[in-house]
Amino acid sequence: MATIPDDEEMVFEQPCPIRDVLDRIGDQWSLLILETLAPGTLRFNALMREIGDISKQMLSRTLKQLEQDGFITRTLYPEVPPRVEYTLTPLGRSFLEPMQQLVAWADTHHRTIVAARARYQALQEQT
Amino acid sequence: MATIPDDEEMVFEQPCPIRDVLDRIGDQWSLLILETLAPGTLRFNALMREIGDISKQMLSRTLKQLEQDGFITRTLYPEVPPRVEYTLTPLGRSFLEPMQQLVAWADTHHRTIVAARARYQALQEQT
DNA sequence: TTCAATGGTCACGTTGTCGTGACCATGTCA
DNA sequence: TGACATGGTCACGACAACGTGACCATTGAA
Repeated sequence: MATIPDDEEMVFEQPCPIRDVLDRIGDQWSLLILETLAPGTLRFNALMREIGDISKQMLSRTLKQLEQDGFITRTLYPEVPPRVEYTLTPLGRSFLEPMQQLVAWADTHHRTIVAARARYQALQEQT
Repeated sequence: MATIPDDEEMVFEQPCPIRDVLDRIGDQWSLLILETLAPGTLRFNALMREIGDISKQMLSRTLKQLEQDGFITRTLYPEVPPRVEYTLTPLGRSFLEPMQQLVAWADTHHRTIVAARARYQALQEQT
């Protein structure tokens, strides 16, 4: 405990839990990674292969964030070459439940949205 | 089996409905606007007052996107000064149902996430 | 000796998101 | 005449997200 932090800055907390959550899983890869891990534990390169078009950089960054927020655990086995396993925590697993509802909604209504966009665009071009 | 669709081309269209949906409502304001409209129709400036810290620019942009995707309707009354009303469509209303589940999850587990972040940060600083 | 495999990190540049402030048209009120 | 209210648009800049490619340490195999 070397220094005392400036607690005055802490006054500004998180005004909205859902915003905090959306900021994390609203990005490009988080949800995809969580769903890829749903069937079971995977190693780093296995995740890369499963997802296919993600770069090392983004996978590494996103996994770190998910671990930080407690959605997954990272286990390093100090073998050679190293083995690292990523697993959903109970928190991550519980998150996927409401999320699946949203995924189902998206599957059901996606056509409607695409149609709405087409109709809107057609109207704009009528100028 | 009259026509076989071009499955190869379909791959590049919408790879994932949920991604398409998250790209829209994962932004800063969309969800907040939808929830603000949930109790009923509001005018542009009324929305600004309700939300409080949104700029004209962002409100205008986000409303346009939501209208484009069919979540809300925009009705212009050519009076003076002009009156514009924004209302949730059935699609927008149906979207809020699974979304409320996610909001509830966020409310319930937000503390856990914040705690996980604090624990992670504490471990990092132990270096 | 050099290569491959694992699981990353770092520097860099590009793109996208977001906010600020200026500006616009119109008719009414003072 | 000028200000005000409504519902915007536009140009600009700051900042974050994202992707690319280079690099790193280790050890066993060729």
